[in-house]
Amino acid sequence: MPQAPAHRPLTIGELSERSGVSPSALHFYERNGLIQAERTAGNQRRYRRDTLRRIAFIKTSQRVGLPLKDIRDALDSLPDGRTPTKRDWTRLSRRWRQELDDRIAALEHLRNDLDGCIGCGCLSLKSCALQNPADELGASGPGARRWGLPK
Amino acid sequence: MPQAPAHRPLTIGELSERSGVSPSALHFYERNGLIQAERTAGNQRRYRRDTLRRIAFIKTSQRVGLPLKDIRDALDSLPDGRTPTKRDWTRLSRRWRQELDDRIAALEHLRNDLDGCIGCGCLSLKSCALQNPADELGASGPGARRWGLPK
DNA sequence: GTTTGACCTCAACATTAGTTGAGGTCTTAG
DNA sequence: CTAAGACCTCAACTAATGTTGAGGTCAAAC
Repeated sequence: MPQAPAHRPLTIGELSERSGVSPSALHFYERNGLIQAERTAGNQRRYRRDTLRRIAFIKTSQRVGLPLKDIRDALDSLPDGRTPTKRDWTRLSRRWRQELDDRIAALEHLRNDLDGCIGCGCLSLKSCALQNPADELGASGPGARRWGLPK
Repeated sequence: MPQAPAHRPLTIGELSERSGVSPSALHFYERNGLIQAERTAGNQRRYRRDTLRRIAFIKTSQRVGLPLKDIRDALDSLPDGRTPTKRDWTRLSRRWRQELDDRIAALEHLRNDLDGCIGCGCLSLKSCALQNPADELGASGPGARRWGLPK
């Protein structure tokens, strides 16, 4: 395998190796509008190098806990030049940062409740704080839960 | 609907209303060995009242972020008397507490990285801390991710 | 110029956590 | 006793995030 001459577009195999994202996942991202590729005459994908940054953004956002749908929306919200620039990244990361703060706060709250409950053994649906967060009835539609956390 | 006379076993509708878990989810939990029910002569479910505690335990564990599989294992690990007692709850909740701590720590770490990156706009797969947690290659099998977090 | 490894598409499957609906039965208030 | 409402089972579907495989094509090294 020859080293890519720095400015040649990347094949899917190269992109996969450099990003740590499997080819099938790259296909998947493309189907879902998260990344794009040019095609060779023979219909093979060729990725611009900034796709690596785009994927970096996607992966980081996933680590923050966001679903691909939200990540795509964020990417789509970019002025029009696609792949996040420094400026975009700053703006978006502040949003992610807020998400993170919220998640951490929720977990800490849960931890406090848990501490209050350890040893008491109550676990009463009526009175236990752990049991009564804010979710009156567990009605929130089908599908896998986002984080297993209360909104 | 008559008030349940305090010691009569619960119908699925009653259990659902009191626990905030839908009947279909209760069926689902039963299929997956998380709860059980007696049956009437006419094959309808009747739940012992301590099933409420059991469900409380399940819901709380889910809020901590555990998959049902783990929750079932925990319940199965109970001496033999099923539904968690005060003692069991203390023991298990310490475990959950550890999970929570780990999760919070992971998120805080991510937040630090994020803070370090805001404004830098690097997002380089090679050098950015955010991009290189510990997951060499993203090989961790199929299915929905647990928390979207690095282990 | 051929062959081998990388790539293509499309469909089906995996996993978690349930929901929805069809078709039929119980229970209980009146 | 009967009708309404609660309950039963079973199969199929949802949603997110991909993976796997079959069947066929490209590209590049020799």
